[in-house]
Amino acid sequence: MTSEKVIGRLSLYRRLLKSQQALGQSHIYSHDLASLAGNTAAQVRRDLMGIGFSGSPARGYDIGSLIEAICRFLDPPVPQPIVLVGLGNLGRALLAYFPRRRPHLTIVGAFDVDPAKVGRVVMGCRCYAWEDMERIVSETGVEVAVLAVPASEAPAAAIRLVRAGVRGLLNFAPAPLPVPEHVHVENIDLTMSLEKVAFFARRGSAAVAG
Amino acid sequence: MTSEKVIGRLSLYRRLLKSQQALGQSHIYSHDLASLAGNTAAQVRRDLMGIGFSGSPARGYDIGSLIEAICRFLDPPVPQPIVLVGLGNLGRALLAYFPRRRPHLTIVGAFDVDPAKVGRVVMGCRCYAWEDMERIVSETGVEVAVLAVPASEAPAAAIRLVRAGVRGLLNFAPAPLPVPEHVHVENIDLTMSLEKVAFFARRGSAAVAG
DNA sequence: GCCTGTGAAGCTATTCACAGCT
DNA sequence: AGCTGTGAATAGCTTCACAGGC
Repeated sequence: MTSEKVIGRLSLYRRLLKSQQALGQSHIYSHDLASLAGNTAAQVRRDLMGIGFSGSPARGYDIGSLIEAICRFLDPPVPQPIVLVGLGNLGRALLAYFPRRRPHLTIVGAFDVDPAKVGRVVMGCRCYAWEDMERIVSETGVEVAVLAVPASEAPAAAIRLVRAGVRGLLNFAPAPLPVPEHVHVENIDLTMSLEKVAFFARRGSAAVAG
Repeated sequence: MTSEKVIGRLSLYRRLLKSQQALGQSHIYSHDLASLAGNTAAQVRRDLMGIGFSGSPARGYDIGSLIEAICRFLDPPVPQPIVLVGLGNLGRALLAYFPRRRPHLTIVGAFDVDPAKVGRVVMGCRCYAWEDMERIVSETGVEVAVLAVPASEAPAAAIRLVRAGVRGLLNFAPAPLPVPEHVHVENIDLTMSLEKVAFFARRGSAAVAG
């Protein structure tokens, strides 16, 4: 209970709920949330059971308090600072993608090997020197890093980040990261995803992935 | 057998094998490939069994012929054209990320709503007019599209692409795509991934995701 | 009636463990 | 000895199906 997949879906539910809330809805049935999320009513109910949230058979789930419950469950009690490692095309796109000031997760800085980028502010985010990574990460207590460097640099960068106290990595490099057991790595392998789509496009059946 | 996950791992194995091959290795044991891929020897053996590939107890698997076998299995018999929809920050980063001329999957064009981009060549890729999407996609027989548009535009774009013959979508927009059963959608939800990492960074245990 | 909450069943994916080979 | 190939066992996830409530 409360596995990797459930966390992903809770995050998804929260976003869908917020958009329904913005549309003026106040309650929602498991069935409707499921169809927004692309899964089944039974799964929605089970996921919500997992975080101990209850709805009413009459009105379904109260959207406002469900969002609150998911936030209590998912969000850190105190805002969590994040760093971005690698300010290439992908790094810059990620900075543009993630809202600057989000409630609980904020990208507080970036690092790049290119000295020309150091000291500059890219997409509203300051770039620090490559060598200062350990110092800044450990001093500011950063525990999550986004790795958007070339595959060749990724393992070394990961090791340095972990030594500085990082416990979670969102890794865009197609390279295995040599990290200890207690560090959570989420790999986003774009080449693999594209190859998967291309493969299944030539077959029947649909599917969804997180 | 030959599920979603297996395809992802085969794609990963192939890349790892190529890099081992480049290092001069000619054979590899399931155990070693597993440790590169971050999974277990039994799983590697089972995956390879799935594509009917055999190794020898003495030398393990022959890297060259294993790569070939995976290619035969994963790659389309004829090169597959792909289009990119959305030339914002993320779209441009993706163009930079995917090798221009890759053997079997080639991004043959892009589309964007912004008329200023139409006709220009961005990152070596020509941008076509938004309205011409259906025509060009169906005329060139494109079956796979990468969706890198804002969430608000994604569903409509997906519908148009599917009508033009697309059967596989790599979707970066955090929105559910209303596509028929036979279309394969692979969602890459960056916000969800980041929230997952942040969540697990505060717990023990590691994990890997495709 | 149609909803939620949930034990139980069903499925899928992974791992075990061992026969067979070299 | 250490490997592969694989049936059998296990673990994990999803769905079924129904009791209980409005």
